[in-house]
Amino acid sequence: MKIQVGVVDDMQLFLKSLCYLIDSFKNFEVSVDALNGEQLLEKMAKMDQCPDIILVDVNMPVMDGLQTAENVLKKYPIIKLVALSLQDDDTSVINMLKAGCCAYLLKDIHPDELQRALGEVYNKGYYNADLVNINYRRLITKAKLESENRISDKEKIFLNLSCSDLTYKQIAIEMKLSERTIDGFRESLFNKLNVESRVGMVLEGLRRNLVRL
Amino acid sequence: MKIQVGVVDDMQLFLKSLCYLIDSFKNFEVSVDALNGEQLLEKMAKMDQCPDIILVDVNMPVMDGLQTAENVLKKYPIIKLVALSLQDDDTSVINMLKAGCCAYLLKDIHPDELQRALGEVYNKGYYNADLVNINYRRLITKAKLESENRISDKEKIFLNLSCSDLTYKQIAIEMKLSERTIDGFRESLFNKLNVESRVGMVLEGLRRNLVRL
DNA sequence: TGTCACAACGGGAAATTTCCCGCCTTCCAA
DNA sequence: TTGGAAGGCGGGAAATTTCCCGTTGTGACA
Repeated sequence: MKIQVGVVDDMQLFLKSLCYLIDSFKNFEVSVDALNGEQLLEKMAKMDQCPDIILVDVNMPVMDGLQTAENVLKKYPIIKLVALSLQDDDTSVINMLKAGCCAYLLKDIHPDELQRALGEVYNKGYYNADLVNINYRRLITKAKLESENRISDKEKIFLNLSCSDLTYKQIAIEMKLSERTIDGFRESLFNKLNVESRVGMVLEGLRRNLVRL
Repeated sequence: MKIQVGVVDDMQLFLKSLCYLIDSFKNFEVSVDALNGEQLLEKMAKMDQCPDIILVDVNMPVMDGLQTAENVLKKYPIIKLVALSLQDDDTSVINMLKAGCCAYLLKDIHPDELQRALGEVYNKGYYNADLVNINYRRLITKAKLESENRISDKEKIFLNLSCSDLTYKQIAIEMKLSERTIDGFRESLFNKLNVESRVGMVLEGLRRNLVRL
C-alpha cells in the first residue's frame, strides 16, 4: 500500500497539479486535497483512514497554514505535517516548526527533492531542507527575539490602518483612541519591527505577513 | 496527434506539477517546459516542431511574462500564447493581451476550465475568462488612461528608493538630483497613481508590480 | 524663429510625522 | 502590599512630508 498524502493549498490549479505530481511518485498517493484548513478537516472527518503526511500551504485566506497545522495536530497528532511556502520567511518557518511541522519546504523546490523529503518525513519523522538547515542557529535567536516583542492585536489593527493614505489623526478617530495612544503604537512597532518611518513599518509588516496588500 | 503545449513558470514545483496535469488532459501534452523566457527560447531553438500553445507565467525574475511573450511572438508568430497569473491585475492583463496573448488566466482557475480554455484557444484562437470578460470596457478606458500617464524610468528609480526608511533628502543625494526635482517626481507619481501620501504611493507601486517587496 | 512641453531647480508655508518629556489607571505577581 | 509592567493619555518641538508659488534651459516642431 502506498503512503497516503494530503494536500492543502488555496490555489486550485496548483493544488490539483500537485496531486498529479505526487500520484506520479512510486510510493505515494494523494488521498485527500482541500483548498483550506476548514475544508480539509471536514473531508478528513468523513474518511476511514487519515493520511500519513499532509502538505500544508502557509499562506491561505480562510484558515491559514499555522491555524490549519494547529487544528490538524490537535485532532490527529499522529499525522506528519509538512509546511509549503512561497517565501523563505523566517517568522513563518519558526511558527510552522513550532506548531509541529516536520519540515518546511519552499514552493520552488525540485519535484525530486519533494519526493525525497516526503520519504524522509515518513521514515525518519523529519526533513531539513538545506535552506532552513543552514540558518538554524540564527532562527533560534530570532525566535527568542520575536517571542519577546510579540505584536498585540491592537497593534495589528493599527498596522493595517497604516497601510493607507490615512493620517495618524484619522486612524485615531477610526480606532476611537487618542492621538497619543496611536503614537504609542507607532513607537512600539518601530522598535519591534526595527524601522524608523511609517513606510518602513508598512513594508516590514508586508514582509512578515502581518498585513496583506 | 495530441496538441503540443509549452509551459513557462519560475516555480519549479508548480511547473512540473502543471505538466503532469496537462499531460492528463485527453487532447494535450506538454512538449517543452522552462523556468523563464530565456530558457524557453533556448529549448525551442533545438526543437523540430514548436508547440501549438504556450502557457506563460506573468511574474518571473529573469525574463518576465511580457518580454517572453514579445520575444516568442517575434520569432514564432503562429504560436498561441496564454498568460497565467496569480493576480487579476488590470495593468498586467492589458499588457499581456496587447503583447498578443490569446487569453489571460488566473492561477487559481479550476483544471477543467484550463482544459476548456486550451481547447478554445486552439480551435477559436482566443478564450475569455468571465473575470476578464466582464470588465472589458473598464480595461480599455484604463489602458488609455495609463498610456497617457506612463511612468518614466527616473520615476521608477525614485519609487524604488521610496520603498525604504530613506527621507526624500537622502533619496535626492542618492539620485544626485535636487530636493525640488525629487519633489516633482513625488507630485507626478501621486497624480499618476492617484494617492496622496508616500505610504499610498509605495503600496500602489507594489500592487501594480512597479516595485518588489 | 517663436512657442510649447518638459525636466530640473528654488523659496516658503502648512500639515504630518517623529521623537521627546511625563501622568494616571489597572492588573498581576513577588 | 508593594512594585512594576502595560495600556491609554497629554504637551511640545524638531524633522519630514506635502503643497503652493515661481525660474531656467533644452529640444521638438510648426
